[in-house]
Amino acid sequence: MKLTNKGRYAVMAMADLASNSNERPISLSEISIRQNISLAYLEQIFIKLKINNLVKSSRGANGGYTLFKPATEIKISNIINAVDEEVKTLNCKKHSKRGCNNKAVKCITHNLWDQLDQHINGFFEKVKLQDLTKQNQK
Amino acid sequence: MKLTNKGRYAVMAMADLASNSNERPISLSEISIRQNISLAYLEQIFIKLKINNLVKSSRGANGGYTLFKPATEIKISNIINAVDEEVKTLNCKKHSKRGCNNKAVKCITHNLWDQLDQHINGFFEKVKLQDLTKQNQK
DNA sequence: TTAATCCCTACTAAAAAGGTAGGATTTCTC
DNA sequence: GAGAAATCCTACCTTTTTAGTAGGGATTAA
Repeated sequence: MKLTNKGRYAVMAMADLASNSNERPISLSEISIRQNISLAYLEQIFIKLKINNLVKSSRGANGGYTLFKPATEIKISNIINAVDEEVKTLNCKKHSKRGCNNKAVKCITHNLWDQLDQHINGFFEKVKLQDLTKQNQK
Repeated sequence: MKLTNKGRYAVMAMADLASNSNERPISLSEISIRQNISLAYLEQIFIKLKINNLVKSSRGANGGYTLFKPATEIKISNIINAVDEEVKTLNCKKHSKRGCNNKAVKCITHNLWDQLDQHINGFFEKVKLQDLTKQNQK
């Protein structure tokens, strides 16, 4: 499973966007300061968020990003998937020539890891971006 | 969260041990061949399994490893925890000077990641080593 | 026209993952 | 007692991934 700071930065930035936007675009430099994430790194993250239709951008002065959909309709899994590509647990074929070549014993854990993967994805499917902004207010 | 091949190797090796042991110790070279994991790497993994009281060793010729407890009493989480030390999701303090310094907005994702962590641990708590050997027989 | 902003590409440093190498020690078997 | 089979132990190494940095170009509001 791939859950890195990049994924969390993306969630943080999206939560920031959801909390601070009133229709006006929010610039990355704002988010950079509030969340303390390097601007250049945020840019890379937002390119992916944009490609995946989670935010839309407006260029030029006073430009920035806004949510593409309401925060109630954005799942955390959408965000993680957008920036951390592979939200799969380790896959025998991909990560190792060894260990999984269709013999029963070797694939025992394959099944287990697949189940875990579904578990984690299920978790992030249930949580919406909106849920994070609510917590923010307590 | 830390779920690597090392953790899976450990689970595979333990499943192998549970499936093939009849009281006699199983040598790592056997497991190495059956599971196609390098012997030297297995040695490192088994040192940790031993420290955590999941296996016991007997040295010398005809030596090897046996389960310390019945396979019904060993949780997968025990195994993962033994070899992959930190079964925690990314922790602000550890992995980044940035991003989490007690401001509400920044810690939103902290809570989320902690919840996920509990979720994953809960998953691995439910599965016993014995469950994996049963699947093996189908 | 200028400054703020997104957009794009390439590079890089540090950490982690996934090992390898080489030897020391213990113990069974002959 | 010698030799082989095994665990034990420590150090090193290679590759991949992560988490950035650098430097500029394009766009647009004021």
